[in-house]
Amino acid sequence: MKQKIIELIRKVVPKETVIEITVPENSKFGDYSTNVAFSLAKIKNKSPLVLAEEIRKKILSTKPAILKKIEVASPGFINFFLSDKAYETVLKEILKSQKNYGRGGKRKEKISLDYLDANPTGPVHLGHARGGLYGDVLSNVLEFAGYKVSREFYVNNAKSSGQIKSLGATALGKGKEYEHDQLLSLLKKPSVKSALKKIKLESEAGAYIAKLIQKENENFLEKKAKIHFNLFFSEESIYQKKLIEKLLTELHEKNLVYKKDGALWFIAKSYGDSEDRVFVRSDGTPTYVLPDLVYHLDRLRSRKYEKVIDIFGADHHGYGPRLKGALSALGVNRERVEVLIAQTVRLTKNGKEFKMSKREGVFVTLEELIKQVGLDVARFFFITVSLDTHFDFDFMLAKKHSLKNPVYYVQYAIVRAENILKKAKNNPAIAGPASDFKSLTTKEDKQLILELGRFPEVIEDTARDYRLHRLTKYAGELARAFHNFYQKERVIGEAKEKAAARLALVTATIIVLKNLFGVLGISTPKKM
RNA sequence: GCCCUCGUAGCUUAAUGGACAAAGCAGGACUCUUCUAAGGUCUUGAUGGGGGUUCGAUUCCCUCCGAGGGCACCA
Repeated sequence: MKQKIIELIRKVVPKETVIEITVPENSKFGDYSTNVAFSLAKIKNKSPLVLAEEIRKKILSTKPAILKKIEVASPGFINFFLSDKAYETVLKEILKSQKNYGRGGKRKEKISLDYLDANPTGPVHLGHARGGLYGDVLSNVLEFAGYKVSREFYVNNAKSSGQIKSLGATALGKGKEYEHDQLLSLLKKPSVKSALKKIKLESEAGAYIAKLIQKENENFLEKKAKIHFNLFFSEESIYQKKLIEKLLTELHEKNLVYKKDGALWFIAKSYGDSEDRVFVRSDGTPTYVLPDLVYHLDRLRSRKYEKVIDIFGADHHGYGPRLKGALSALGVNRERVEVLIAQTVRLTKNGKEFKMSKREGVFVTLEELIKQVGLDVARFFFITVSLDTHFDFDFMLAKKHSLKNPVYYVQYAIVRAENILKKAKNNPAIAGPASDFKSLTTKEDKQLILELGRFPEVIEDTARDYRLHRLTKYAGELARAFHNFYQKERVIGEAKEKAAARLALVTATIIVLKNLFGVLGISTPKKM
C-alpha cells in the first residue's frame, strides 16, 4: 500500500524528490502521511502549506481508487486516507499470494553475511547470541525480500594463533586458560584421551580440540538455537592454501606496506584508520587482519557478492575501519562492506551485574539461556532491541515474566485465529468462500486489514536499513489489532455473507502471522 | 590521555529532522452465560544538565556529567 501511495506522489513531484511515507501514530492524521512538501519547500522557496495543497489537488485529479480522501494539515503534512477499495485489494492480495505475501521479487544482488563467529575454544555464550540471532533473522529478512544470501561463519582455527596454542596447552594439562565445562567433559572421553596422548605440540592439540568444540557448537546452533549457516570458512585453510603469501605480494606491488622495527606495516592512516597497523609481526607471523582480508576478498572478488555484511561484537568496533581501509586500498569499494556492531549485553542477576568472560569461565551459555526461557523467547528478546543499544538483560526477570512475554501475546493471536478456522470448518452456516468484503465495515475489521497491508513494507524497510526490531514491533501491533478484533467482533454466528468475509480476514491474518514467524524463526503453537 | 557507543516513564526498550515522545513490564480502576481472560477498556508516569543550528531537535553541532567498550607485533 505504501508503495502505491509513493507512486501516486511521484507522478506529481519533480523526479529527484525523496519521498518518505510514515504511518502516523494518531489515526486522525490518516493511514499514511508524508512530509514531502517540506523538502520541496526548501528547493522551490515556497510555503510548504501551499505546496502541499498543490500536490493534494494534483493527486486527486488522477482519481486514485485506493484513496478515500487526502488532507493537508498545518504546517504542511499531507495525510492519506484509504478507501474501501484499498482494503479489499489488500485482502485479495494476501489470500492469493499466501506463503508469498510480502515476499520481494527476485533480485540480482547477492549478499554475504558473516555472524556469530564464536571462537572454537569454548561454548556459544550470551555475548555471541545477540549478533548470532541478529544475523540469522537478518538473513531471513533479506532472503524473503528477494536477495540471494550466504550465511557465513568464520572459524578462528589457525594453528599458529595464540588462542589455539593456549587451548592445546590447557588440554595437555599445561595451562588453565580454557578450563571450562565444555573442555573438561571432552577430556573425559576415552577417544579424546588416547588421541591427546599421541600429540606433543600444543598447536596440534589445540587444533584437534578446536575441531571437536567447533563441531559441538555447529550442532548446537543448527539444532537447538536454529541459527543457520551454509558456509563455515576455516581460517586455517587460508594458511594451508598459501593465500597469505599471495595477498602480501599484492600489498607489496601496490606499495601499501612498509618495513619498520622488523615488522611489516600497512599504511592504514592513509585509508581512514587512526594509525598504521602491523600486518606481519617481527617474528614473521601474520596478524589476524591478513587472513581476515583474504576471507573478505574471497567473498567480494572470488565469489562476487555485491555486498558483505559483518556483524561484530562491541569489542571489535575499532576493527571495522581497519578492515574497510585495507579493502579500499586493495581496490574494493567501501560501500560494499557493511559492519554492524552489536553492543554489549549486560547480564544482571538479582540487581548485580556479572561479567561474561571466557578467561574467567563464568559466562552464561546460549544453551543455558534457551533452557531457562525457551527458544522463542530468547530469539524474540534479542531482536526486540536495536543493535546499538547497550542492553541490560535481567536473567531472573526474563524468566519470571515469561508468561507475560510479548512473544506469547503474538503467538496467542495465531492460536485464537486457528481455533476460529477449526470451529468454522464444522459449521455449515458459513460454508463457501467470501464473494466480497463489503460487510467488513467496523473499526476493528479495518484496523486489522490495515495492519495486514503493512507487512510487505515492513519487510522492505527492514531489508533496507537492517533494523530488525521493526519486525517484533510490527508483530505486536498486528497481534493487538487481531486481539481487538477477536474481542469485539464475531465470526461464527454472523450472517452468512459477513461470516464468510470475516473468515477470510482471519485466514489472511494467519497467513501474515505465519510468514512473519517464519522470518523471525519462532514457532507457531497449536494451542497455549 | 585519545577514540567509539549509549543516557528517554519505577524497570526494559521504540521513535535517527516532523504532528499531542510510542510500547511492554510493574502500579491503580473496570471487564468473561460468547470463536481459550495468556484477552479487552480506562489510568498514573519520561527525553541526564547547559548552550547552539532549524519553520520544527530524543535525533544534528558544542560543552559538562554519567555508563559501557576500544586504544597490542591478541583474535
